[in-house]
Amino acid sequence: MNQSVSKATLGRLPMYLSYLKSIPTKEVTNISAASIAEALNLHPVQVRKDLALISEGGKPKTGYVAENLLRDLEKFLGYNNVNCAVIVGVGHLGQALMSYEGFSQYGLKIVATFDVKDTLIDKEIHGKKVFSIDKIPYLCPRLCANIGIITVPAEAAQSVCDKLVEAGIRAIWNFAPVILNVPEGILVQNENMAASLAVLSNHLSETMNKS
Amino acid sequence: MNQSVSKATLGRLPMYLSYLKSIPTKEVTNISAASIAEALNLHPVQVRKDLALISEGGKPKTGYVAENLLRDLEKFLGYNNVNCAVIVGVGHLGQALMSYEGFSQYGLKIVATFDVKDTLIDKEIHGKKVFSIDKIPYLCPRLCANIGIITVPAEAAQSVCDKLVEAGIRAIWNFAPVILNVPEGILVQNENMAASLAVLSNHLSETMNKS
DNA sequence: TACAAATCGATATTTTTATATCGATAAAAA
DNA sequence: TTTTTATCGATATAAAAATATCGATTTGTA
Repeated sequence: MNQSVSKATLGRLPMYLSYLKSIPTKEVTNISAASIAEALNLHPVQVRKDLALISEGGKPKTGYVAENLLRDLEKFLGYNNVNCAVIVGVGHLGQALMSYEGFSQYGLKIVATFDVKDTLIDKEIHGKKVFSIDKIPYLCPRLCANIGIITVPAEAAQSVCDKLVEAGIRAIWNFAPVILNVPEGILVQNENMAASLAVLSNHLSETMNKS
Repeated sequence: MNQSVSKATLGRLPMYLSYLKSIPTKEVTNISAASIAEALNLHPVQVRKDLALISEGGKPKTGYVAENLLRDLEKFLGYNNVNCAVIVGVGHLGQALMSYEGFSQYGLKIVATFDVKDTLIDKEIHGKKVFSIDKIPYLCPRLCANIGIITVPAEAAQSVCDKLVEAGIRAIWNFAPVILNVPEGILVQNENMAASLAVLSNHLSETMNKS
């Protein structure tokens, strides 16, 4: 178990977790891949394959022990451990993320924010102080930050990324619409809102033409 | 051109657009797939294949005409047309999205927000009034909303989705960690923050163990 | 105890996506 | 005019992901 779980799978694991949390484990002690698949609109085989990667495995006829599965998922996803993150780019999106308090439930803690704009630096926004980008090398190691959230414009993203990596950041959550270049061992997770909107917008214009 | 562009491609198109916008079209009139690929850390062949789907095509030796490419991308992505959207679920995430003013650049306009909580209904948050979820069937058609943004907890997502679809919504941007069931012709775009965090968190715990 | 039903896990197949190869062509240089 | 070079587009291959198939195993029941 636990060796090179694909990103696609990794994306479904939180769904399983959230689903298991939503059912009363007291009543439902056992649960089958088929019923999970049914509830989440997935393919049963896919569910089995995903779960096989992170859990002890189920038994024929009875399925999985819900409680164990829940424990395995939580352990694997590591929502219990706290990870410290910094946000670089205090624009609209950055501020939106700063104000979002739901991160804590996934074990994410925003410990500092950075920007280049003089009008922002040293101000406090959503209870978090904004530092100059020049302070990244100093502050990131000191605050033990290991996740960098990039919300700067596309053209600035790569240079910010380089700074973060140099400051010891090991995982990057990138909201800028570029593919970042990073050394081996650093993970980049792209959260491309523009891409999502493109998909939506494209669908609308396509169906518009049809009707 | 323009027939069944894959989601993966659709995700890269905004990158091309953002890149083209970032270079001075006055100076650079022609641009090659190779140089775009270089700038965005993509594969040249991939860029050519993507662009072939939405553009007139380039010429050997010279590449693509930057201006035309930009026009084709904008036209295809439809950022010029305004699409009206509603947000359902005025929790932390919903409020964060409500306060995000960057959507307008993609032609997205939030025209209403909904929630079930009495303490929120009829209040004004970030300049937008919150309505009762019961008003979805009435307000969505009236406001010509065709995109629904779902930011409710996982267990409520499907029922909200059904309501939206019934109210004429044709595309759904889903932030809840569930796969939604929709009739033929309705698009669901999943924006799973939990999934992204899972990827980050998993990477950190994996590299942690190694070192 | 024997049999039927449910469900898993392993292997195989299909589909989708990404990458490689190569001939064709347009522009520039000889 | 011929040759060289950059670049595209088409076709082919490889890799990744999703889905199907099927034998094996456990539990409950006759």
